[in-house]
Amino acid sequence: MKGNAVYKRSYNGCLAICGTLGLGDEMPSENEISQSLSVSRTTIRAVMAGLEAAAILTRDSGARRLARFPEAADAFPDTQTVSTSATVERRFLEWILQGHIGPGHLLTAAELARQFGTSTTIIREHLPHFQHFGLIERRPNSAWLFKGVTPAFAHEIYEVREMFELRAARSFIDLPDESLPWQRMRAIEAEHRALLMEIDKGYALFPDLDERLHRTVHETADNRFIKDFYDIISMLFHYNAQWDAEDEKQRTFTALTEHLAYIEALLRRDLKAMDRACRQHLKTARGNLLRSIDARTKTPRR
Amino acid sequence: MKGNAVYKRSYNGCLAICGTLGLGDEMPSENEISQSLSVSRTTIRAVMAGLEAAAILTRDSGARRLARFPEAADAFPDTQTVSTSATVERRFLEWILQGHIGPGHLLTAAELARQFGTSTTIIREHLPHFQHFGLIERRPNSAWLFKGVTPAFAHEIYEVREMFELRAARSFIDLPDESLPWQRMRAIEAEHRALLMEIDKGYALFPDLDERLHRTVHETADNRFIKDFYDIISMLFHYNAQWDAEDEKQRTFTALTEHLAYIEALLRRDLKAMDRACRQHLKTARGNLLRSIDARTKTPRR
DNA sequence: ATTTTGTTTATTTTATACAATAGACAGAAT
DNA sequence: ATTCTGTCTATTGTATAAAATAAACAAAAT
Repeated sequence: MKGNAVYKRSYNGCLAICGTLGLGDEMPSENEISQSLSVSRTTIRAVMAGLEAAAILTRDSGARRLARFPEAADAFPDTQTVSTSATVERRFLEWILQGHIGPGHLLTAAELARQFGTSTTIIREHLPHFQHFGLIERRPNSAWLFKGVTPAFAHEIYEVREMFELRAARSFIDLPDESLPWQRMRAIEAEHRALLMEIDKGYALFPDLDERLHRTVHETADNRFIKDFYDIISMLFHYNAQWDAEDEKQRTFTALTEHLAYIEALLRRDLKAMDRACRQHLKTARGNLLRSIDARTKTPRR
Repeated sequence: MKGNAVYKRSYNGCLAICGTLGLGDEMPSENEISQSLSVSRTTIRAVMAGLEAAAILTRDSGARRLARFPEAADAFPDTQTVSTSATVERRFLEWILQGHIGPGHLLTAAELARQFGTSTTIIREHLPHFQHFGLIERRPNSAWLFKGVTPAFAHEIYEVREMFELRAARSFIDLPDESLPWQRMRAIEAEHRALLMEIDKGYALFPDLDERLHRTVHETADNRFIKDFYDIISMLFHYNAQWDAEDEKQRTFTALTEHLAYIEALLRRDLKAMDRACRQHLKTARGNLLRSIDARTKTPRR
């Protein structure tokens, strides 16, 4: 009825803790472990029982001691440590972004449930989320309309993104030099320069850096709707990046350069230059998205 | 397991059709009725059976004829014609806007289900929606955090609203005089003037007019995210208006005047004046929201 | 040939069931 | 006095069930 992904994730987490111990050493208290793994003590107790059953821990008048070092085979595979819900969300978004269906297609919860091997409950929980993404439209008592990842979608999402990012960047400029976002931004600038030096090796690290830069800017707006919208952008780009590997190095180089112009303008508090650099960067990014949408339309189903 | 609000709504709709007939007249075809009520033929057939059972229609070799005129008592009460889901959504939002709980309060799906007399399924379907509204925050495997209808909420929602409305207004100005939104806007202007003439009688009509004005502007942006956001605004204001009756006439008068300045600037394509009028109006509106939030904080639970 | 009705099948909406997880409380241990 | 563990209770996540509704198909009728 309910999966046990939390248990398995915690089990793997406890295995890691075991790895830091010597044979015969005592495990930390249940409270300590549950806090460090952000999980209830109930779950930890269940994990402890599992570890005892696997002869990794032994009971010794209340205390639990390491009986043997865990091996790689003791851990649960990563695929089992995420909830059904999260798995379906990922697979559904990937499926859509890979262009398996076109605009106008009707999605039925029952069919999706069969396709992804879950219950309709899970599907019905996620469809409104994708509606929030602007990807589908609800028809009460009927199927959902897929609106498609079209050029119009790209233009609309970027129109809002530009408004929000410019607004946020303006509030960033108003912050004092010692504020946390400014400190972060200076670190991010350094990382950009470092990455540019080693572009051949490091460009795989760029997506994470990109995310941190834009999120740092967006968060200074201190507006839940702006943050929430960036979550959409972020999710979309995360999955989009995975199947759009073409020219990745070149695109990364361009993005790094544009980012640096943007960051420098921000840190100089040069509003004009910031505005220009930001628009330029978003224009490039939108162009990339449009290009990958176009490519997908021509060769769907990968 | 499933309510039959659609049946009851359709039943009432068919009663209305019966009212247009004379005794002994034949009912329209099932197809015709189902299309005019936007409902499946299956439902219509069930309704027909109900009407026959109520001796309003008689069967006469295939054809259905009016046997007696329906009375008011034949109809289902309106409360039964909306789905459980829609009812809960309304009641939940009203409950929140009336200030029954404060910021920081934890909401559990199980408790809400008991409170509103439904299953947790329905509640779990709506909570993400209110998250989208920026009112609550999810804690996986745990309760939801109510963030409160606070001054911060008002500021954040209005910051975005202003960005979106100004953007949309700019695209409105770019449209040709004969476009549909311009035609609508001229009609809306006339309605404003009419309402100003009879402010004492007609101010109850203002909320609807307000909705149409702003939606006309927003729709010209042709951006699903902007439209979607206006849905939030709209919903919020609809319920907020219901318990904020203080000074309603005075506020309506101010709003009508501000609207007219805004509309005139739009129709003159005067960007500067439009910008000014729009900001002024939204500032007033935000002030009203802040005032009512403040009032609620002082005297919660109505 | 299209429209209408009867019949059958699939899907949506809603409630409920049950394992996993969280959280609370009391006694035991430091 | 705090922290730890054992135990118990409540809630969440997910699947399933059943009625309402939609949709598809076939025979009958215009």
